[in-house]
Amino acid sequence: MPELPEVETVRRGLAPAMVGRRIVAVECRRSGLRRPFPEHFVERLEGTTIEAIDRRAKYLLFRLSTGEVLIAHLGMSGSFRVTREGDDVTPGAFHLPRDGREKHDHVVFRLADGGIVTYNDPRRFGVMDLVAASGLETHPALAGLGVEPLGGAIGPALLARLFAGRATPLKAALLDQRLVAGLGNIYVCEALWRAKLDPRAAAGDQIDAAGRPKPGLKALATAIGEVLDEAIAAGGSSLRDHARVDGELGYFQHTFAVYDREGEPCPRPTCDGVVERIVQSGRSTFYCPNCQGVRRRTHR
DNA sequence: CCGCGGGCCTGAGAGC
DNA sequence: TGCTCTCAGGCCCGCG
Repeated sequence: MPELPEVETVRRGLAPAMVGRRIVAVECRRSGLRRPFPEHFVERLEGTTIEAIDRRAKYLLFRLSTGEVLIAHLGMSGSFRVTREGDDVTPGAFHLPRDGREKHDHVVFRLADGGIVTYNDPRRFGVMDLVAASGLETHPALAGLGVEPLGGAIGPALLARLFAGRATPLKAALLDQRLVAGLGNIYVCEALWRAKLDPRAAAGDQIDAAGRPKPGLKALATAIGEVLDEAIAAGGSSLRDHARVDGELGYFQHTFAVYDREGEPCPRPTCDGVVERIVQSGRSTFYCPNCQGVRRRTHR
């Protein structure tokens, strides 16, 4: 489900319910998700207080009073929901199965104030791990991550440095978490459309002979920042699942220009193109072949 | 080092 | 109705 805006939305939803609260009980209904839970997972969590919830790329970082950090990744289909002791959670709420059985609820955290935080993940591509805070930076999941794209951190010069010498297509370069950390399939497609860049163009070709970023990189840097900011403001995108811990839907999906809009007209007023879908490194790319690059010499 | 394809899982939707 | 097929917001691993 989640890219950076959805994870950030989850973080902002969890924080008021969890920060400052003690975990009194953890219920683990299976031995792991994509990988096994760490040794003594439940024991290491019970009795601790959550001091802060941070985010790095698509990872949530729960800082615990024990000095450990709970690292959580939502994979493709993971979600958290926050309820309270005694809540009537009716079927249909939180996208629960019709029979009301929380079929894929894998981990339940019970807090001292009666709050209940439940992790649900049908496909189980998610991850949870515990690590000492001092070892966070070197944790295999986090060690190789690239730059955080929020807060204006991404500029044309930085993109030029990251893309220099790379023959890989722009689409793949932006999906590479070692370069820019947090973008996924949706926001890469949307950012490339906003920047009018061809997803198939080589990343390294956006740099001129003198090593300076071409104009497209300035547009791309701006587009990345804006699309992420707007998506966070909208509570993320809700497609098959929801992004919010209270069961409310994000609504950024209504704003997609190209993602999952194959065959629809390009929303750019000055463009009469039609959105196409192609496959790049095994994943769908949506783009407008009319206004995104596809260098067409007008001199014919 | 780099890029690609496959694998990990379940469920939704399309087509027959 | 039901079957089969494809596809899905991510990441890791092994291969060439």
